[in-house]
Amino acid sequence: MTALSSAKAASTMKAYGQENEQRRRWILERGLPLNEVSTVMYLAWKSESVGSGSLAKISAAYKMVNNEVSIPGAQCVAELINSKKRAEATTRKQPVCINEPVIVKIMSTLEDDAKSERDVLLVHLSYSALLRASEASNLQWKDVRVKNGLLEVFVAEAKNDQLGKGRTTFVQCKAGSDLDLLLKRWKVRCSLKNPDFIFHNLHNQKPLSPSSISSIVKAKFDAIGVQGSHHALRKGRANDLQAEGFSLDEIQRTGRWRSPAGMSTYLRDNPRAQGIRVEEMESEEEEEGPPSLTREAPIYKDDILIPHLRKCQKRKKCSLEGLILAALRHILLQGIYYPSLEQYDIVPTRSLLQGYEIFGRFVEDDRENIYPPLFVDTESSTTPRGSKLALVSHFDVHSGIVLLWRVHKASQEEVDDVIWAINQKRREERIVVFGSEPLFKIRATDIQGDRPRRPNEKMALKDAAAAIGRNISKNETLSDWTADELRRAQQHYAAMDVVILNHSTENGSVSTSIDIYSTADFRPLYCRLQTTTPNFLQHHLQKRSQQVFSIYPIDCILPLFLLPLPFSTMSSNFFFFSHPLSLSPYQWSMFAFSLLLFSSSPLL
DNA sequence: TTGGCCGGGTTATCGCTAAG
DNA sequence: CTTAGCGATAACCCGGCCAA
Repeated sequence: MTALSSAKAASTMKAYGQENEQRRRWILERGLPLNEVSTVMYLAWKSESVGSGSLAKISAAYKMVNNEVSIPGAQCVAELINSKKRAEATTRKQPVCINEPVIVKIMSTLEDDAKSERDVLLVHLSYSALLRASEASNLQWKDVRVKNGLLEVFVAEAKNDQLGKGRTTFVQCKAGSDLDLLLKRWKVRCSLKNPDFIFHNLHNQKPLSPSSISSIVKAKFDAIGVQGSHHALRKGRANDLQAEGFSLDEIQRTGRWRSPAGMSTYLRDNPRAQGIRVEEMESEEEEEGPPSLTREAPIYKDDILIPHLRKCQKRKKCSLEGLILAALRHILLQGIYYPSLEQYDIVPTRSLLQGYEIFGRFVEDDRENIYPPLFVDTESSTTPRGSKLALVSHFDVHSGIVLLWRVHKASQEEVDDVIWAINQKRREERIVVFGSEPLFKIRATDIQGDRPRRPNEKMALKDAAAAIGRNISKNETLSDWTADELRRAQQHYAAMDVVILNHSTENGSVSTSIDIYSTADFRPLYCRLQTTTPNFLQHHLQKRSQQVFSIYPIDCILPLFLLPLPFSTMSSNFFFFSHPLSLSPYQWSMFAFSLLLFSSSPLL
């Protein structure tokens, strides 16, 4: 019995169990004996309300638990089922197909939110790879990969693959195609949580159940007024493939059917499949022709940005893609974390009082040259009105405190007071800064050296640090120092800026290992840009980049989906320009802006 | 000998409701 | 928004039958 039951799939056991339970209840309710005769009576009664398929299932369920079935009994049941089957021939309805035009329509409903992107991808991928609902449910990120414009979808187990040997379906997926875009976008959206399953619950990372898959797809169809189920996608794709001229064998392999018979129930008669050219028909055909299969990809009219980029490209002698990559590399905030900073107390404060209090505790240096100097650095924010002091970082070696004194909210008088206090703090040029700090000009020692062999250029802090074997990141330089809370990456950045000064003067020890922060650390900071891309660009292109730069901080906001994208996959993403679906107008403007900034920026 | 079809058994989806 | 359960049924496979 157990050996018998384990020979069947769990779903079968469940289904048969339910059938047997119902049969048992029906028989017992009528005071009949639980035997074959009663079962035939039950089947006869049932046959008035249900179809042949259900009868067959009841019969199979009975046979599973009753080894011996009499020959007349079996014949009786067969008669019942067959007569029912014949009767069904006239009423059977044609299965519904969802063809490519519907997919295109659903693509056009794509919106810039997670649910929409997931659901549209679900529809598209189910169609393209002929997925069953359960297969889509089980599909994991590791099962799909794009290679040479071909998407490989590995279906690990399936209804007709109970042993889980796995089959792979290949789908055309050119860079920039709808499917490619959908996949990439969804992948990026997922990358924060990094779930295993492609189609997962929006709240937790659990895979969607097959039932959810169907209801989601059903809802998508309803939204555009189309009747159909998830499985209709499989039918539709099979028929579309046939219409495109694929052979039966090819379609069978694509749809992972084991037998031609399994597949053939899907296929309808189709002129193309019978050797008649679609083109020849089209002149005469009016409504009923097979769906037209060629479709022009929408092209974004980038009349401003692309020519500009091409110019830079020539000037900088790199590929367009390289340019974009470099721009992204420059733009993307990459959180860093210095383990060696753990030994210090990093104290950010927005309160002037607290700032004075901590600052006051720094040891007054009355014995010259015993204590190391006070290391100071500043960060400012750029506003439309110009630059404003936002943060003064101090490093007091003696106490090991890094004070991040945030003054972005303070008035000009209050800021002046703070600067005055700092300037009063240590006598005899014991403030050390890197680069010119006009605010502390009277007192500070600037340790910024010249670049080797270039006497007119100053050395960058990064290079200075590199010279003493330290690797520091300057990625946060242009981030928003007026944010309510400084991100951890910002804190570490600001702290490192002053701590490294100590090491470059005294050769202390700094661990050089750098961990990448979780990208979840990032969040949008500013939202000051216009959403109308063309105007925005046209307007600012006439000015030169420096002005643009001073008006809009570089880290205003980065498109959510660009942030966590690893650079390795970035290279295939430059088609963002040529596809309006790929970015919302706002995101597009942000991305274009970043590029623009980079391409004409003297910074790099 | 082959290929299509049928019967029968197994395993999935559909459509709906109700409840997390 | 998602899932579970339920009754019904579609979809899938395989082996055997039968005609060519």
